[in-house]
Parts: sequence; C-alpha cells; structure tokens
Amino acid sequence: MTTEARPLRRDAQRNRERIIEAAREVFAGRGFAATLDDVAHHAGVGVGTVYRRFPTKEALVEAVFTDRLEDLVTLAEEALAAPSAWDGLTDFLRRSARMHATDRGLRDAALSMDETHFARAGEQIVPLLEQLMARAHEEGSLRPDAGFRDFPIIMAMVTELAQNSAGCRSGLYERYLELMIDGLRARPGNGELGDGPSEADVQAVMRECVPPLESRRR
Amino acid sequence: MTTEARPLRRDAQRNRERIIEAAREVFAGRGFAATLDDVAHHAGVGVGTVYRRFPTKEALVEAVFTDRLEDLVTLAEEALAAPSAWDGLTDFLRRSARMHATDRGLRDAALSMDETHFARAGEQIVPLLEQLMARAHEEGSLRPDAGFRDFPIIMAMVTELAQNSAGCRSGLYERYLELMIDGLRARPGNGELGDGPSEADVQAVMRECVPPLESRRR
DNA sequence: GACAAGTTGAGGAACTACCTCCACTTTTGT
DNA sequence: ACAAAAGTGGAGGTAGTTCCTCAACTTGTC
Repeated sequence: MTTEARPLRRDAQRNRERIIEAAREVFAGRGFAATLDDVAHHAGVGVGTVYRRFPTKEALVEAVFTDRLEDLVTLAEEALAAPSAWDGLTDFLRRSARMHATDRGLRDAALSMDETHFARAGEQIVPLLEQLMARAHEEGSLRPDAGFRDFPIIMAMVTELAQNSAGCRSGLYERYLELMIDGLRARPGNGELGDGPSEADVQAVMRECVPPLESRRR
Repeated sequence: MTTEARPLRRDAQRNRERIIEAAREVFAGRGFAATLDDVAHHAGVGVGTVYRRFPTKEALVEAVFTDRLEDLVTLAEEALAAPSAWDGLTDFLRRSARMHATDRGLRDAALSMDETHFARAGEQIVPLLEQLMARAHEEGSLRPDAGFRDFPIIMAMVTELAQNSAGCRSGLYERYLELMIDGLRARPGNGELGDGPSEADVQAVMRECVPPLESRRR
C-alpha cells in the first residue's frame, strides 16, 4: 500500500513550483473562480501540465493554501495570548480581515473550511475563537449576546465588501469592520440581537459565499 | 414623431400582465440574474412573446420595479417624519432591509439606482437620507463620523447576507443589521471610522453588487 | 372570413469552463 | 550517444449558460 512516489524529473519539479507560484497570484486576484487555464497561462506552461500535476482544482488549492490557513491559526493563537481579550479579539478581526482582503483565495479557502480538506484548520481555529469569546465575556468587554459563531459571518460580510470595493478604495471595508466592532462592545443601550446562528446556519452561509470547487461537469 | 401606440389586442394585454406578474415573482427569487426565458416559462408563454413585449431585460425590469422603488422613497419620507431622527433612521434601515431581503429584484433595482432609469428614485431618496442623517447628528444620537453615504453600503452588506442565508435562516441578516445599528450610536469609547466613502466609491460598490443588466453579447 | 396581430419554442450564436489526447521535447540511465 | 521514460503543450471536444430570432402557426377584430 506504499504510495512510493518516484522523484519528479528536474524540469517537472521546476514547473510544479512555477504553477504553485502562479496559482497563488491568480487565486489571490480571482479567488476560487479562477480557472486552471488561467493558472497555466500565468505560469507560462500548457494547461495539460497543470492537469497532470494537479488532477483537480481542489488539489491545487490545497497545495497553495494549506500554509496560509496555518497563518490564520497562528493569528488566533496570538489573539488568545493578548492580555486583553477585547484587544485580542478585535486585532484578530482586523488582521484576518486584512489578510482576506488582500488574498481572495485565502478568503475562499477560509470560508470553505468545513467542507474541504481545510477542515483541520477549522478544527484548530474554532476552539481558539470560542475561548477568546469566553474570555471577552468574562472580561465584560464583549456584549453578552454575541457568540463565537458570529465571527465567520462578520468576516464573510466584511470581506465580501472588501471584494466589491477592491476596484475603488481597497481599504473601505475597514470602516465597516470598525462599525461592527463598536457594535460588539458591551454597553447599556444596545439593542436586542435575537438568536444567534446555529452551526448549520454558519456553514450554509459560508458555502453560499464561495464559488464551488468541484466541476459542475457530470 | 408621434409614438401613437395602437391599443394591444385583448389577449396580448392579458399576456403582458401575466408576464409582469411572473417577472415580479422570478426577479424576487433570483434578482436580475433571472433570464427572460425563466420569466416566460413562469408566465406560461413562449420566450418570443416576452421579447416582443419587452425588447430588453431593462424594459421589463423598469415595468416591474418602478412602483416598488417609489415605496422605498415613501419609506424614506416616513422615516424623515418620525419625531426621533434616530428611530426614523433605524426604522428605515430595518424596513428597507426587510423589503430587500424579501425581494431580491428590488435589491438589485435599488443598487442600480445610479445607472439605470431608476436614477430618478435615487435623486428623490438621497436628499431625504441626507436630511435624516443631518437631523440625527443634531439630535446627537448618531455617531458624528457616520455619513449618509454609509447607508447604501450598509444596506449592500446586510442584504448580501440576507441573500446568502435565504436558504437556511432567512431572518439572520437582522442580527447583523442590529449590530451595525448599535455601532452607529453616538457613544464615548467608539473607535475611529476614518474617511467615509466618496460618491464614486459608493457607486462603484453598488455596481459590483448587482449582475449587469445588458447582455454580454457583442 | 380575411387580414392583421400575436404566439410559439426549437435552435443558432456567442460565451465560458473543464479536461483529454497525442505528436513532440527533454531528461535520465546506461 | 542513444533509447526509454517522463514530461509538455495547447488545439479542440464536451458541456453548460444565456441571449435572442424567425417562420410556421393561432387568435382576435372588423
């Protein structure tokens, strides 16, 4: 049952790296909506070469974004280490929003966490955010009716705007993130938020926000 | 130069109404992304009939949504008439968000205000919102660094979520609207919002949020 | 009942994306 | 140096979309 892979020929190895590099750039701009033809052209190789190396788009996406998602986990760990839970929480929002705004592929990967192979990163990050929220609640800085499941939805909204304003003022999304952050503060006079989303709700929304990875072909 | 239109034959008139009715429903569900084929099928008529009556999608959209946009203007007028500017403002947000969430076509029409024939509704509504914001600023209830141009962007974000959660919990967007509303309150301890969007920014974002009406065909 | 008006829906045109295939080139092992 | 193995390129087949036309047919009106 050994998947004893023979080493790639030298030129093939070089091409593989070129492809990943090109994919990083192309996905950063167009997200998962980018085609493998795009990537190939960008890498200066034929489409066939891309398909030989990465039989599905998912395989390529995985090769490109696995590390980047680790960065998000690291970000969450740092957030949890901050002395003030509020500062940790808001920094996490700001910094991850910036990452997602800069790299649309990363955004799509993060929003696909529950489905794809990225599930592992999700499993790491969710408990961190849960703890962070719990600490912020204890601290009294976060409004009590906000929960950790609001994280992904807020991120989805804000980074969607980041996409839609990329052509004019790329930093515009920050304004509305700040608005939501101020809305998250625990304060007398806040309105009623009502019931938060269920886990299924969160997953459904995330799915809607990302172009499907699998080919529609049957 | 008379556009002396002869009256439609009785059956044609009936079909025209059916088409508009069907378009209302179909656009409500799929927004401007709906095709005229869709509409025809829904109306129980052939595609050709639709194209004969409405040579472009824009003509049909106009026929369907002109009144509905008037409703939004009315809503803004009512908001302005409220004794408290804050209540008027937040009610406007809540009620128009609900309208947009229920009818995706209306959302698309509202977000196309600056381009299409709906410009007139835009010209009516913008000054109303501007006054409303001004009154809320005087009143001291609205944070001073929020402006009337934040309206459309907040609406775009919230109703985008309404779209993406239509399949699971259709009311989910309300939670995040409330969050933004709390973020809009004037309060000590609010963060810095930075520069608001320019008129051009707003228009660019709105454009990005709506599928193009014209055929891509060349 | 004749003529104009209206209807129909299959199908052509244009686009997009996915992916395969095989003649050709390059590397590697001897 | 040479052959076998590995890798490459990219035109083109398959397919899914949507837009819109048109010629044969049906219906309404006078």
